[in-house]
Amino acid sequence: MNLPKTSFPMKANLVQNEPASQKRWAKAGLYEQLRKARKGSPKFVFHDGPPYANGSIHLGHVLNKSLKDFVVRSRSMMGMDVPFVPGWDCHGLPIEHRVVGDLVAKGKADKLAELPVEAQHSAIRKACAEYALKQVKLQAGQMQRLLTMADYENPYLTLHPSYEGAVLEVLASLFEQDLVYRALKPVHWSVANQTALADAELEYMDREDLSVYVEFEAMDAVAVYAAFGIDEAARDERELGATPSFMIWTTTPWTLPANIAVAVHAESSYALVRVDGSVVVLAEDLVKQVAAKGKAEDVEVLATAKGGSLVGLRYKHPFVNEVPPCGLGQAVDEAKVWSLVAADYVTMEDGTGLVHTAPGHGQDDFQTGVREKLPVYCPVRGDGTYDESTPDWIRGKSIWDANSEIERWLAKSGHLFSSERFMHSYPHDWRSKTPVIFRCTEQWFVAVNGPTKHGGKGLREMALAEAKENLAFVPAWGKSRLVGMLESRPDWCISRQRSWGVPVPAFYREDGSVFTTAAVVRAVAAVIADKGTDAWYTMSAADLLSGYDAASDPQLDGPMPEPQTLSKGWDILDVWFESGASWNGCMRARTGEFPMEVYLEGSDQHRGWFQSSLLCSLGMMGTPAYKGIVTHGFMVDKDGKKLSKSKGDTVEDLFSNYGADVIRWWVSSLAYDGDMKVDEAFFKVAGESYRKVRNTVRFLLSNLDDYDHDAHGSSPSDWPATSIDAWVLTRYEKLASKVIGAYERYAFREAHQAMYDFCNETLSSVYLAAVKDRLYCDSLDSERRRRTQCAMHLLTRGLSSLLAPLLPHTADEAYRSLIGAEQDAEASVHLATFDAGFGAPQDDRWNAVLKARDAGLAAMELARSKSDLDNPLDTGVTLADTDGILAAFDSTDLADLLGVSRVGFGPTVSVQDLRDEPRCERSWKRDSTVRERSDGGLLSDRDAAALGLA
RNA sequence: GGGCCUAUAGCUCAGUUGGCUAGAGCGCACCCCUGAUAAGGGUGAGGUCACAGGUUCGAGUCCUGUUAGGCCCA
Repeated sequence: MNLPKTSFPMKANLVQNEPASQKRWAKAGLYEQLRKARKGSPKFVFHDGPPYANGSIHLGHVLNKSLKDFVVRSRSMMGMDVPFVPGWDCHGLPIEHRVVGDLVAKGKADKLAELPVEAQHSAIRKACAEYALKQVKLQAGQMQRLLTMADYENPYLTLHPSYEGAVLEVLASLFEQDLVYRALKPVHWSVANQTALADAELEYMDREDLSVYVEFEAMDAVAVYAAFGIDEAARDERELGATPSFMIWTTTPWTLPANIAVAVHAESSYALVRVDGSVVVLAEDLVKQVAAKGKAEDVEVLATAKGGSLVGLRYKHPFVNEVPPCGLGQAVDEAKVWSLVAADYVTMEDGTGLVHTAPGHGQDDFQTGVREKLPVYCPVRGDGTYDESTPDWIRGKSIWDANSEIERWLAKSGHLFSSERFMHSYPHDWRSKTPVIFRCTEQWFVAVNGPTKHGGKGLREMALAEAKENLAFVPAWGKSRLVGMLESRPDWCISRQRSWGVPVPAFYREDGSVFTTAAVVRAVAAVIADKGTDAWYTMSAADLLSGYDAASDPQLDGPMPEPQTLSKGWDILDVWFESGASWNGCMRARTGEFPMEVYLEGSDQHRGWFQSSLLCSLGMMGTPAYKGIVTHGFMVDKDGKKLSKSKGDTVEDLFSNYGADVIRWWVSSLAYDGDMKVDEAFFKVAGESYRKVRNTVRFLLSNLDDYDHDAHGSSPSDWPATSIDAWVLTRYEKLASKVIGAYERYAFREAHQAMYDFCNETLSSVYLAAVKDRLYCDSLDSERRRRTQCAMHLLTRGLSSLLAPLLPHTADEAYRSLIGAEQDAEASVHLATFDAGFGAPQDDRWNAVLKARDAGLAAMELARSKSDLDNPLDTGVTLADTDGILAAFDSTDLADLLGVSRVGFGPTVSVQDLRDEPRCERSWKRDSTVRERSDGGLLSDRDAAALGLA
């Protein structure tokens, strides 16, 4: 008897064994070896989107990095050269926020504030860099534990000087095309720290504030009455002599000096109301509520009208007479100042339905201002005091003191309808715990409509054309998503007022004007590419500009300022601009590759990296950085709800409970377009399914213990097409083409499914069950047995290569066991390519055989239910072979396929009880040749021969 | 509120351009094997395809709306 034997264990023990594989690959330099081996092969240029270097990796990273690794490994095994450089996004607010938080906690913040500004930036930056590098190390370790293959020795980091220089190259190119401009934008502003704040730096706390109902007197009474359908005759009749007012409500009276317009909702109904003698306009639904606030006694609704018909009506500002100065670089329509405009965000929840609009002091207000060409007026200075343009009674005063001052003024002048103190949740600066304000500041923007050097087209136009016509999207809906976002996106605000990032290389003259051109940016970029962005904070303007030649700068407007008179700006670039230049900072810089084949990221990146990369590359190169994008959805919990951060296992737990291969096996089973549910139970299921595949491979290996492919192998092309071994290899060929095709389409789930089904059905249930008898009972060297072993050897080799992209450890373990290379550190399936097939002849009549097998099994099931005939080896089956096809096949193969002792052919299917016949003690088959042999055993001829008995 | 997407057996998913008695695996139930054995094999029960309309000879598949959920905006 030749029973199975193998050192490939049933229990995978991935938690111990995977790190060993990892070490072995590292020691053998697998990544470098693969580069060498694939040198000169067609390249597949795949580019890693840099994850943010903060904290332990989570399931989203596991998904993303696994999918990327499937791509890298599968393309590589198709024979392509797939260099893959992992990257990290190292700059930005979350790190700075975290680091500064630590400084505050350690009581170092006050000390820091005493330093000169350069030194403050440098101190924070130093701490940020240390922190970021630590995070990169942590995440890289976890990603490697996930068994992803990449150039971890040489990752790209956005804080590398060469990378930073490359980012500025892109910026310079945009400057060159006059696509970069400065304009106002409202931001959260901390008066205490005199700095802009990001959302993450806000803390909402309760605060008592003053809210006021204010009447803005209409400029043209007749027009207002007309808008409500009241003509002059009707006015006389109803004794409406008063000039109507527009009633607004605000919780920030200090922004009233900056009032530019009043917004109404075009579709809502507004009422003209007589309130204690005066006539006011407010939302119909809010009349009662507002009247109650003012303790009005006599309230009468005179008429109603849609908000849309009020648009354009003008009013007098209660205390500002001259049209305020307009915002930087923005066109102004003076006719619209102090008039009613329409806006969607106006609600009938509270207030009056007429919204005080100060474009310099609110996000919505700003949008409205830009749309309506209103002045973006911000009379508040960085220290929270009013500037010179305001009325003298508040000029120079703090906005917080101004609230009551303004209330008094309004009351005195008869504009105040009502006022009250109230509590509300209000954003505060997380560091100083003081309330923040909205304030317009100057920011850098990239114009998405301005003409580029690429045929004069705008970035948006170019991006849309590429997305619509040239880019490949997997899944297809990525196109409409990207297109939708490109169509509606505003100009790109690329500046931030922070320390941790790449500075915008802008200098300022003594009069405050900006001195920056493409050549200036390039000169600074050269310094930074060499010394890093720290140089911006440590070097003088003159030194930074040492490589700048004013004489050859076509963009220089006027004389070159003396470098000593220039000061540096402290704006840094949006991190999305940095990562959006990774095609330049990583790929072009290293390998000259451009454009990339594909980017693969979560669907949130349609707004993020996909878009920033597209705009940056189109701007500089005129070509998209990638030919296509693959998108995946997000993890949700088992009920389909958003995954909470605190819930569930950490990735470290998953590694130590299941191992990377099981996790990857699970990832490969996911329909990754759309949301993916995660639950502890799913990893258990994946583990079960993994074990099934593993056991199949183990069984293959365990029957190859005495097989030496060089000595015993044969060429499948010589095998009879009717042999079961030829059949199984043709099935493998179908599998391979399906799996490789799926890999090409990034359809990993299909590949997973196909391989799982192949192991289960084709191998475990049909083929391997059938060939057991010959493997165990034929003589060791019988031609039939060796041929089956050859098929099994090829199947193991082929299957381990097909599995390798998904299960790098297990596939390599199997492959190395197969070729007997357990001691050879360099042998690896990952250096191999996929086996598409082995040239076995195909015979279409196998379909009939498999149908006959099903019919036979069904007949046996039926027979079993009607008798005690339980063991298939106690039965013989007569198969219906009406067209004589089955007779062409080996009857032993047919019997083994059914697991019975004998088959015959007849007009219909039937089952015979063979328990009267003698049973071979060795093979347990009922056979007419069984008789007592020389050693006293009951054996069939075949088994006797195998034992050398007569 | 807007854009894009998802909704098929208890669970994970297939279902090309509308034509099926709606499929597969897991799980479950029953049975076999005991020479892949903390394995292997066979059989079976599970669905008004989220809901409501509409187009059509015919709709899981197309259209409209609703509900629930996700990503990104506002």
